[in-house]
Parts: sequence; structure tokens; C-alpha cells
Amino acid sequence: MATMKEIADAAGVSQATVSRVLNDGPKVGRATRERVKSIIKELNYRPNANARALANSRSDAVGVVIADLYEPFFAALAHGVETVARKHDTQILISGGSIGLEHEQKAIGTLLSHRCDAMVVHSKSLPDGQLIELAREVPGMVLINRFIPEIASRCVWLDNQAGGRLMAEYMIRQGHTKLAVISSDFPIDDPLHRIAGIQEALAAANIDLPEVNIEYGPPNQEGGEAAVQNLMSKGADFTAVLAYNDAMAAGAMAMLLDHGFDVPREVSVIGYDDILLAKYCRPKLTTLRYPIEMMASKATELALQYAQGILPSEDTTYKYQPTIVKRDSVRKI
Amino acid sequence: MATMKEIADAAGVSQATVSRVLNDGPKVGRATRERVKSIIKELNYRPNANARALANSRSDAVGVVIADLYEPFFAALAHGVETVARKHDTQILISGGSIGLEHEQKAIGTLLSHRCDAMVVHSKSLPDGQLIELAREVPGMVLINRFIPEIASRCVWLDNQAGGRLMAEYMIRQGHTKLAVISSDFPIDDPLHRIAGIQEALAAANIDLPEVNIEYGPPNQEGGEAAVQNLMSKGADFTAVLAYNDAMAAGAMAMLLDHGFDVPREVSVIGYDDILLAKYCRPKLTTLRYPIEMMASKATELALQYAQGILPSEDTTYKYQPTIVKRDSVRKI
DNA sequence: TTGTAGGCGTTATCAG
DNA sequence: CTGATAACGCCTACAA
Repeated sequence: MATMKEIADAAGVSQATVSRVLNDGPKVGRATRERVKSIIKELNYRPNANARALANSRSDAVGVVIADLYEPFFAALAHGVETVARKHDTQILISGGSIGLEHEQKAIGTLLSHRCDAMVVHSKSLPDGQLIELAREVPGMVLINRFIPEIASRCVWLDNQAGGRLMAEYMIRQGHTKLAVISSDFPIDDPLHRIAGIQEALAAANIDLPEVNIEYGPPNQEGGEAAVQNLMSKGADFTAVLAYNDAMAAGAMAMLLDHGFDVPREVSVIGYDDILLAKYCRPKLTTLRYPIEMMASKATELALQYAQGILPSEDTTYKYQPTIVKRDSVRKI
Repeated sequence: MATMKEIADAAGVSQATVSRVLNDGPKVGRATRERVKSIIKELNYRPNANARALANSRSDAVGVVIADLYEPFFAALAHGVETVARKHDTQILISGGSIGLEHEQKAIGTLLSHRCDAMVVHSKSLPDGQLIELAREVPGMVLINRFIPEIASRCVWLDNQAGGRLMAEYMIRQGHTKLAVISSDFPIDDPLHRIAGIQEALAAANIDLPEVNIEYGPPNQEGGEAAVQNLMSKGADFTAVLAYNDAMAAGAMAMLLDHGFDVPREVSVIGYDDILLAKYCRPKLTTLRYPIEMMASKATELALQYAQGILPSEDTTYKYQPTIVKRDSVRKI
């Protein structure tokens, strides 16, 4: 592939000049500029991004660390990043996380190697300390779905506890008092926060949540199915299921239906996330909207800004609130 | 961030030596190697990927061109690529396509700038010629979901016509003779191929498909809903719907159910792709499995191999076949 | 307005 | 086994 030097020679100018027209650099003769441009076109020249990154000691790709592109939730996240990246004419370098300390470390290492100036990191395993240090090293790093007080302005996160509270309050308002909770057994904080929120609402309404009415499992459809099955085996008594996420909720509904329980007539179910599937499944799932795509876009904007040295106006904070999306899986009793 | 020179100085050796231990280069004194390694660890050094790419004139990231990370289908594709990439310790550089000639051109341009030696391209808008040329320039380029005879060994694709035939044959075997087809109005070949397959099966069974029983729309849920609505408005007579993809099928089912038609008792529906949603929706969708993730993995393996100069054993071809996944949305009549 | 020259961090070729 | 040194392709003062 043609290099800058070849263009320069062909145009009878110096590399410096070519570089200038490439970057809309200052003051290049109109004629020269045109000539160079046409040659560039003609030779089908493309600046070498690597060389450029080297010289600038900054890459134009925004780095992304996420666990799994297949999960609709992460896909939405990636999409949010991609949308903004495209607007800014940069690409995204995805470094597969997959939950787990080592994976995340490696993923971040890769991004560091590439000298991404902006990065959007979804990390659940890394300890706060390491992330704080990373934040110091990389001005353009922002965390998504995690809050660390020391680097508050680098965090774009959701108020999970409020979410838990919301879903419980909603069920209570619908007349439910016998709740079951199916949560995730992943070793991260989100489940805890959500349950804390649920307990909060329950306490306020003076409702008890028996230990047997709580089940944990992998946060996917199978986990939801298994959880409901366990609940039934234990003879748990409930009219409403609060799920950790939509996938579990869908699994729960499937299992309930398979066992002859009508949803929502006999049992109400509420999810969390509002991924695509919530609209598709039957009955349509009532759930909590997790504006992950919007959040991801925001995070990317921030990362890009910070990387450019534009710092947050103050100790601004980026906490998002989940909201209820009413569909057909909850019924008033 | 520390550079190689700093490491070299700190270890009292030359850069060349450091470079050698980094790349497990030939013959470095055992003692030296250990010393350098420890210093590297100590200074938390990371080789600069950009510099390395420059020197090698090859990047270690596999480039990916896809339209939209949000679509579950593409998410699965991306996931397939990512899985293989990770195994090979490389990252993926995603360049947003979004269907459309210009977007795709730009996306590819970006990848070229980065000198990705391996790339997996999903392009529906670019003309054959351009892709063929690209294949010449970039040995490690492979096309996914598209077949171009001139570069057959670079194509990993699905037999869409066979898919169309399969779905129609299946419905016919279930006793259906009054079929409706809802297809995509995107200007790409896939819909045509699938319909061709359907017609083929119909012809073989001597069944007629009235023009009014075919509807086109955007290949998503809304498109599916609208299509069914149009079908009903036109008073089309059918007991089975063959959808372009699962999203349309889901939309169709939703609309059918909303209008009081029991699926599959009164109307059977079959989808295409077998994305996650097919399992989640109710009734569970009978559909055609599009092994996109497997195909994406294969494409990535190929791209990586070709990039390394390992050429296909012959004029091998990578045509995949869709298969029927029976669930609950089709009924024998 | 344009050219010269040095540097960015690695790799690779030669010598020693 | 190890050390100079010249690329790699581009950017950016500094001159002219």
C-alpha cells in the first residue's frame, strides 16, 4: 500500500506537505493541496493508523472491555458505544472480558498496549484499587455499571438499589404480599444491591420475605427455570416473582406456564433490564428499564472528552435511574 | 508508560536483547532473560502495539465489519469472531457498517488503515468487483454470508435457497397448502434466494402461492406485525406463515394472537435464524437454524490462517446448510 | 507557503 | 549470546 513518501514524490512536494493536507494542517497552497489530494485519490492511499498512533502516542480507537457480546444486554452496551464512536469517526477495539479477574486484567492490558486514549470498561471482578490506579494512568477511562467513590466522575452507573425498591413497591401496590425473589449467584454486587432495595420496600410495607422464597442461580433462562423449580419443590408460597433480570424472568415464566400456572393470572412476574426479549416473550414482560445503551453512549462521550483533556465541570456524577415498564406479566390482585 | 529503552537501561542490556526476551527470541542467556523479565514486571512495562504493528507492518487485531451489534443475529456473529480471536490472543477491531454502500466502504477503509491482516467482512451493499479486489489486496480477508464465485475459498455462507425450500417443504408435510410469506424489503439477495427456495418446494408440490399472500417489510418485529396486518386487510387466506426471520415471525405471532388467532392451532408460523428469541417467545418458535456463530468462528479461523499465508487446501468451499428446529409454532393439519 | 530533520517504540539485520 | 543501527510511516517544531 502506498506510503506518504510515495505521495510526496509523485506530487513533487515534501512529506510534511502531504501530512499537512491530510490533517487540514495550517496554510497549504490551494493549488498544492488540490494536487496532493488528487494524487492521494489516484494512488488509493490510506494513512497508516499504526504509524500515526505511534507518532501521536495516542490511538484513535476507543477501547471496550465487556464480558460477552452474545448477551443481549452487552450487545446493547456495545451498540451504545459503537453509535457514539462512529459519530466521532473512531473505531472500537473490543477486548473480550468474560467475567473473571484474569480475563478482565488481560483485556485491559491489551487496551493499554494499544494506547487507546479512551476506554469504556465494564468490570465486575477487578478490585477498586486497581481500577483507581488505571484511572490515574488513563485519563480517558470510564467505568460503566460500577461506582467507585474515589473516581466518581469516571463512573456511569445505575442505581440498582432503587431498582430493587421500585420492583417491590410496584408489586406491593398491585396487592401482592407473598413474593419470591430469584437472584443471580454471580459474585458481584448488583444482586446484593437489588435485594437490598427489595428488602427496603418490604420493610416499609411491613411485609416479610421468608428465606425459602429466595433462590439463586445463574442469571440466564436456565437459571430462572431452575430457580422456580426449586421454589416449587420447597413448597414456597408466592403470587409474585421478582427476577434478577429478564432472562431469568423469561425462564421463570416458561417454567410456571409449563407447570400449568397462568401468568399473570395466578402468578405475576417482573424482570429487570428490559432487553429485547421482554417485548417478544409471551406474556410480554413487565420489567425495569435499564437504559444501558444510553448509558454506554454517555460513557463513551465522557471517555472521548476526558481523553481530550476536557475534564468534568465539577464532581459531576452519572447515576441513572431504572424505571418501570408495564407490560402484561403482572396482575393486580 | 515505560518503553523498551527504559527496560534495557534498567537491566543494563540493549534494546535488542529486551526485544528478544519479549518474543522468545533465539538464544538469550538464561540469567539475562530472567533479569530482564523481572524488570519488565517491576516497571509494569507493556509493549506498544502500535510501534510493533508499524515495525512488522501487520497488526495483530482481526478486523470485523458488521452492520449492527444490537441485532441478536449480528451479536451472535460478533461473538463467534470474538471467541476465536480470544483463543488466538488477538483483539477485534469493529468497524460499524450499518447497511449501506458508503458505510461499508468506510468501515473497510478503516480496517485497511489499521493494516489488519485478518478481516471478517459482512457486506451486503458492496459490489462483487470491489470485494474481489479487496480480497486480492488483503490475503486475510474473508466474507461471511455472501458467496462470490471468483473468490469462493474466501466465502463462508449459508445456502439460503435450501433454507427456503426446507421451510416450505416442512409446512407442506404438515398438511398446509395455503401459505403466506412475509419477507424483507431490504435490497439484498437473501430474501430473493429464500423465496426462490420456497417457490421451488411449492412447484414440486404443485401448490400455488397467490401474489396477495406475499408481503414485504423491514426485517424486524414491527415489519412482521405490519405484514400480517396487511395480509389480513387484503383478506388473504392462509393457515401458515413463512417469515423471513425470527423477529418478523415473532411480530407476526404477536399480531396474530392479538387478533384472536391461536398459534399454532389456527395459524402456523415458522421463522428463520434461530436467534435467542425463538426459544423465549410463546409459543416457542419453530424455525430454521442459521449456524451463524459457528460460521463466524470458521470465518475467523480462515482469516487468521490466510493472513499467515496458509492457503486453502484446494478450491475448498464453505457452504453451510440451515436445519429445521421444531418447537411449538407449527401444527399439523 | 513549504522543506528539513529528529523522534515515536519496535523489529530485524549485521557484526562482534 | 549480545549490541549497534537502520528501517517502519507519520508528525511537528524549526528553518527557509
